[in-house]
Amino acid sequence: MPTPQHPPADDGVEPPAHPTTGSLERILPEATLARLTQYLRALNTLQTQGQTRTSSGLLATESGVNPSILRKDLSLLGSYGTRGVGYVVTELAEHISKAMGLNQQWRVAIIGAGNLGRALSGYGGFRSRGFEIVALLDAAPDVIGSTVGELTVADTKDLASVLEATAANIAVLSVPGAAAQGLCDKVVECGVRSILSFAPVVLQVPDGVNLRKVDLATELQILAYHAQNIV
Amino acid sequence: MPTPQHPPADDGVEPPAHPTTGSLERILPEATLARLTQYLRALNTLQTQGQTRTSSGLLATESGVNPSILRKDLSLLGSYGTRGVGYVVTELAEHISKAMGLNQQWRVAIIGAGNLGRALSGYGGFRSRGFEIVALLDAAPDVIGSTVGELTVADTKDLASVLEATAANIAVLSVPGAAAQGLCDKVVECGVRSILSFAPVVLQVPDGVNLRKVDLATELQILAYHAQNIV
DNA sequence: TTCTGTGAACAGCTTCACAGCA
DNA sequence: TGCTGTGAAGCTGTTCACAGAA
Repeated sequence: MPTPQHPPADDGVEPPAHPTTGSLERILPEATLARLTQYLRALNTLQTQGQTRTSSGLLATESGVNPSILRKDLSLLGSYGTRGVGYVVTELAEHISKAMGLNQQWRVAIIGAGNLGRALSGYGGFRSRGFEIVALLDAAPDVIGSTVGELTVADTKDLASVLEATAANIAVLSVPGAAAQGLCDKVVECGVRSILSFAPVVLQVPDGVNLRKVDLATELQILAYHAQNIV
Repeated sequence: MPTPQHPPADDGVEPPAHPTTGSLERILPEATLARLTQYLRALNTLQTQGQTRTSSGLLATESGVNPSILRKDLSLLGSYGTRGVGYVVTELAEHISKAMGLNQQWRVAIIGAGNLGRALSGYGGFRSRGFEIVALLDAAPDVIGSTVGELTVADTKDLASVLEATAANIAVLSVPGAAAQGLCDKVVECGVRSILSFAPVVLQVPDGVNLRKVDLATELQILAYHAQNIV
């Protein structure tokens, strides 16, 4: 699993608040977040299969986790199950979506229209989950102006105006390592505070900016380690 | 089927396991593995800058971690530093590479030649780290036979023979969710025991097969959670 | 009874603080 | 003196086991 590594967003820190009284938001562990997305996916599947109810055991199997941790995760959101019965599929999905901030529309700008950027802009899994790709940018003259799906590739020189015009609130960096920090800084300057980077470099961002990293070479290297060791 | 896979850890000089435990395999924690790849990258950078020595402090900064955990990680591999001085860049890089199984050539087959598959096959970060893309396969007739870089897209119907002919020992699944489990099974049948999947589904693999997952939609969803919570 | 929700035990990872060595 | 290597403390996340509700 990719390791999260943003500096501990240390704010006042409240001990987990009352289940029902909203002391606004409770902080969910990173590991829980990753699993919640799997539960959502599993719930979707169940829903399309016409199932209206499920149990922690079934849902856990579908999600590839154990029932214990699933119940623990869900209990962090509140008590939405019925003892002796289970969970209502649609209801639970709704609660998870809400807790994860997925019932609003997110506007994503993809910076870097190389192979990876184009792949991401065409990925169906995004739109179906509330993420709209609103811009695709690149620095290469021969790419700028070309169309990818329904998008026209814009010039990274116009980054600021594009981000403003599209009201993007998430940026994806799919650019070479050497260009990443500079573009990252610009994006942050423009007020975007959530960044997903595929660049194989360590990026510095100010406090309050959320950065996640996906590192493809790292994934293969970890695989190689296991491959050489297991049996 | 009988396919040559894991090149036996021939390479006689197994670094003697931990002095205390006679156990052959010093198992490195997953979190450590992820960081080791970052150290490697940082060491590469230092090397190209002409630095021959480094310290845990410097290397930690370059890798985006704190010095304490870096020293702890390295101590799991053995003692390769000099107290009061630091580490020799090339030497340390060599030790890490070896511990991670990166000084052998890994042969990667990419299954799914859609946008993502093509992006992966062209990603420079792989080859430079000992991963050679030896095959690219797809099921779509209009894609089969086309060339991507130096590769010709093969038919997934011929998966078994292609994997055997290329002696692939790592498979990357960049196919739609619906096709993933079937292809995964086939790959495992062919003797490949290391799989990196980008498919947004839970895959079942037998014991002894190493599966890693990268889930792009999950990454954005986690980002969305933080975006809605951090003011 | 069944299956959820949760305190408590447990395991694993990170940080601290300092001993050990060049 | 400076920096590594490492026990020990602290923290976070997972599993267990069972109480509690339908």
